[in-house]
Amino acid sequence: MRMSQRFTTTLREAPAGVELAGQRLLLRAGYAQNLSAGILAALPLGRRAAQRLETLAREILGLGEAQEIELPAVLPNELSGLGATPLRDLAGRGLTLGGSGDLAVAELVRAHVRSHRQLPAVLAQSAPAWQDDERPQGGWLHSRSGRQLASFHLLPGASALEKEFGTLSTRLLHLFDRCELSAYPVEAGTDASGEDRAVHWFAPLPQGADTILHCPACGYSADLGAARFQRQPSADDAPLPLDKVATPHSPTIETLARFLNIPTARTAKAVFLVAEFPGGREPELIFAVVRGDRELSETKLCRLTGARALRPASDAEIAAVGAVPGYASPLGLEDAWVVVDQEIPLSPNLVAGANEAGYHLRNVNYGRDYTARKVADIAAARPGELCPCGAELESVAGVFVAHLERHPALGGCTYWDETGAEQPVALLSLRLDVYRLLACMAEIHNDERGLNWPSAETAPFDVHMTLLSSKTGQPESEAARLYERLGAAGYSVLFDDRGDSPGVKFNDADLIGVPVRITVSERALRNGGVELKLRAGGDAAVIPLEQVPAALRELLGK
RNA sequence: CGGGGUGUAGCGCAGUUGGCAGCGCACCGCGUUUGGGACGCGGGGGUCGGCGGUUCGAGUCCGCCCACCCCGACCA
Repeated sequence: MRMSQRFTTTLREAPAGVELAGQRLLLRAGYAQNLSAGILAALPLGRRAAQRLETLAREILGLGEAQEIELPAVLPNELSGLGATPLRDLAGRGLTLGGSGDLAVAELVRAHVRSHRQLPAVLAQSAPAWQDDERPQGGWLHSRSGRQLASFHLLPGASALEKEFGTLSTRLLHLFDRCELSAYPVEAGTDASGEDRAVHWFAPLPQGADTILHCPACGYSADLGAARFQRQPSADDAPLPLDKVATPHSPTIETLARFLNIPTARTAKAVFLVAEFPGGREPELIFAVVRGDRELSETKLCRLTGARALRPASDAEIAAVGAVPGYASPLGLEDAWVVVDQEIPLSPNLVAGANEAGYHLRNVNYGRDYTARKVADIAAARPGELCPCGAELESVAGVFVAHLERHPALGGCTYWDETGAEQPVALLSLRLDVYRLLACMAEIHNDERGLNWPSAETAPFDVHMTLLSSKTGQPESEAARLYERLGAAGYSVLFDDRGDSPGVKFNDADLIGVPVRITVSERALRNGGVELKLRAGGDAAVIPLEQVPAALRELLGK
């Protein structure tokens, strides 16, 4: 591309209100443009960089033979894997933007996969993606708009799934290595069967707005909402008899604990949620109980129950199962789906609601006074909580850049094996947010002069060629010829053929950050060729014109 | 959802007691210049976020709304 024909120019000053250094540079150099909060357009440089990053990712992830598909940008709610969104079609049906695509792929698999001969198969797509966020910030680092490279690995059974999962995990590590980004997998939560099905890849970055919990002792890492942690008995008192007490105006844990003058850890917190399920299953009310000083992890509860989304229950829905909002407890509720945190059975003599306005019960004990349909880990860990290994969990800031999800038996999808038996199809799905990955790299790989991509394959061009204008016209014609030759040899070149002064051109080259630079000038030609220099630093070397392709081959490895 | 801040040319910003809409960069033309953001002369570009109000007169004062940025809290 010739800079004289470029659609955008560089900005001397970044748009106001952009704090992150890398993002400021992306905007100044003309990679991206902010259109609205968290909604960015990719300009030609940014689109190219993302395209090349995606090519690199496909290569390293082994997607060369993948069969391309394209899922529609909007999906009916029951295929998105997400909860309801405000988008509706003209007939009033709920539609969803975004989502993993896994359920939509299941539709394709159900219709087309019959035989073991069709497996394994890999489908892939790269498409604009939407991920809403209450408070997007940091440009592409946490944008709502983006582009997702997704691959769907269809496999004949659970062991093949585990093998593929291992392979893909290793390849992801390689990819992030090549991006010089130290991303690692973190646990994203366990599902109804107690298995970790999803893994998020996390790039630690001080500027990141996502948080994980990390154990410095054993290396355990997990999403904030998914982290497992040790529970300890809050007291080892013997169970005392139930005791109903009047607790007027105490509908929250806070007010209750203050009224009774007890720590919140001696209370049971009742949380009513309505679970929405995929596949047309009727929503159900879930009554979750955690210790009063804890918060419920919706991530854990979702995975435990198989719900795709949870919403707070209305007072009417709570009353329908015989509970009283603010004074609810699991005692005496016959039909409710009660789930209690594993800490509750370890905590004797809690204060819980009496299911009567203005009253609570003291000395409520799990097992003696009530039981739940399930006792499980449903409370959210906080920094400082103890890791299962015993050390303290630390919170780490960063960004989620990729997601892997395992489906050992994709809903309703089966094939006939060699013996004629029906077997479930397994799916491993990968999602990689391309622009977010680019933004992470921009935050890490920059200096006071601009962006500094770690390699040509992650930069928008292989080479940045700067022509310094002359009176003789010789550099001009040599540069044009070299531009043609390099292009014919398969190198992509950003050719600065503008008439601007050298300072402008060098500064723009530093800002854009292509790692390999060629300068064509009268001086260099006098010295026997063109100058070859790396953005990262070091001296310029003069290379004879005819040796430039060979020098590039050595530098770029292609 | 709460608190704070900002909306003026493509970008960054000034605009005094209410009295002709400005500066730097960028852009266009001509000329000079060319190894680290050159210079001269000339030029173009505005619904001052929107709507309403006060006033002879509003970028400026008042009201409502919108957008964006920052901080805080999501919640039982």
